[in-house]
Amino acid sequence: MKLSSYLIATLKEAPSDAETNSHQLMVRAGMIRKIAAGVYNFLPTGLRVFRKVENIIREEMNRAGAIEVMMPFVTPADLWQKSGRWDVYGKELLRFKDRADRDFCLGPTHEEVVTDLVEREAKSYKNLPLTIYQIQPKFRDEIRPRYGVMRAREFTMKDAYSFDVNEELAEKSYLNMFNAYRNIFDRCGLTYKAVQADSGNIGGSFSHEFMVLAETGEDLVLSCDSCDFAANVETAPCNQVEPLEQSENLESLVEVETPNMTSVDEVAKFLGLKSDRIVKTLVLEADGQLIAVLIRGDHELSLTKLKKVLGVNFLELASEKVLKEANIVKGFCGPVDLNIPIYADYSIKPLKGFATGANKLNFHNINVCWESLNIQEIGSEKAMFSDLREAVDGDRCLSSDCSGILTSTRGIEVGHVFKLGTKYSESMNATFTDQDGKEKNYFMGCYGIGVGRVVAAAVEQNNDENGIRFPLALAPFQIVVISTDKKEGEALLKARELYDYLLNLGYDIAIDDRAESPGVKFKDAELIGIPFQLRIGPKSLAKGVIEFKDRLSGEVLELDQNNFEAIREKIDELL
RNA sequence: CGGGGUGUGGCGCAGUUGGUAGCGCACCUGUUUUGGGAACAGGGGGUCGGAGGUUCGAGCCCUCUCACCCCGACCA
Repeated sequence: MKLSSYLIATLKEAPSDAETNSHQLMVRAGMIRKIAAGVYNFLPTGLRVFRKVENIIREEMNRAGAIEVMMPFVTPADLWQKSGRWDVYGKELLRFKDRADRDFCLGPTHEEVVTDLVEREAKSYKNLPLTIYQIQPKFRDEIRPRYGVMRAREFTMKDAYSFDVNEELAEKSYLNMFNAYRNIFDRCGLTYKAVQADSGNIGGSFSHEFMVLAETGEDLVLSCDSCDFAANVETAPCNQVEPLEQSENLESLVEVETPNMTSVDEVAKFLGLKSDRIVKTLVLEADGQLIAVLIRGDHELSLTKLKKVLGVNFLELASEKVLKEANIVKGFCGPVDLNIPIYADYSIKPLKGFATGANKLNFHNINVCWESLNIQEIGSEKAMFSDLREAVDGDRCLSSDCSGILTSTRGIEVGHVFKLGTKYSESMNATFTDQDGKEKNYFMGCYGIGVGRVVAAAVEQNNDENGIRFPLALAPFQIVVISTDKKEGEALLKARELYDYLLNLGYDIAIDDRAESPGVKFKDAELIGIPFQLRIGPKSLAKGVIEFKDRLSGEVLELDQNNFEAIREKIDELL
């Protein structure tokens, strides 16, 4: 590629809306440009990197036996109504009507479409197992898109779906994809971790997330210091009941005036208690019903866990309006005499007397005991308490025979694998005929990778003060030949000669033959993240050399300008 | 959706008590430069997000609207 006729859209300054390193660098390097909130153009260099990731994914998918298809971006409502998700999927699903007033949506994921596809085409057990994938745009109308293409509304995803005759074989397919994912992220040169996760909106029983470790990650991962357990905070189990040091002489419940103190910290300070002796009462709306949850003051509620425990689809904190209607005093809510179902986290159990809101403006109760509260039973068991909080640093690892301690790290979720079971094949009534002549539901799995997010994660993980340090496999070009003489002269001729030589041998190479000064070319090459520079100018010509600069090591070598063969060998050594 | 903020040339910004819009970078032309984002000279590009209003006069004041950004269970 001749950069003189290419589009190198580098910027000295980053736009003010770019927050993270990767977002700023991708914009400055001329890889992406925003055209609406969460919607981006990929410019030439950005697209080259994007394609490299895509190709690695495609190669590994094919190698694992998955078959590529392409499903539509626009999908009809009836498929979603069939699975029941038309009503369950919230505002993230962008819906619209066509000219004949028929309902459609932009596909945020493709379980419905693929289940329908396979159901029509693979009616026999002889067609299974089958893993189908596509690399295709998705649209999710996120509440808050951010960090450039890291969390965009329109984004490209590789999504694969496996179909098996039974659970055992479905697990085999799952493992197969899991291993393919390892190969993919290894080849992309990422430092990552596969962690246990929640299967979220997609449903199912078992799943892993692939997390790229980075400080700017939006997820929190807890990993054990002595075994290989790692999980997303949302799901990391923490159902141990830790005894607390506490005096046994219980005093009776007292109301205390706490003027304008609505936060745990304020109340704790005022009452002279530690925040783990305060219990906060969170009021939520769960499928239209109000419920309360008791969480220790120093803990956070995991909506994911609560959702699972309650078995509801819709769960969110009750709005002020709803609270007012229910006569609940915001900021001073408590479990005593509260007339809605109450659930409690395990950590409340050992508390002998604690402080809570008094359901009365500017008052809290102290010396509250859970024994006197009407805590809900869950399911058929009398499980008064359940695991509802997020795990924190220092929690004990709950893997069997492990006494390790959990520590947290931030991560960027670049891939997610789920075992779906028969959730969709049942709801959509998708069946195949088995060997015994009976109709059965497919056992499914689904597997996603955010392509743009992998690119952003790679930038986030590989950069320095000069710009992006792309791993060889992802760099937009692996080599750039730079003529440091902006005029048409001997240096440019030599540069072209070397460029042609390497290009003809099939190297991924560009020549910077723009009429720019040397500094500009060096800066651009480094910002964009090209690993190897071959520099030719009047100075080096006079010395009879070509300079070779390695972006990653910073090493500069002088190579014989007439021995292209040796230059090539040097490159091969490093590639 | 709630709260906050910002919209001025491609990007980053300034713009006084309301008086007819400016700077840096980028871009174009020329000359001089020529190894780490060159210098000088000249030049082009703006209905100041949009609509309405107040005023002799609005980038600035008022109303509405749109877009973008930030924060948001943890206060229950």
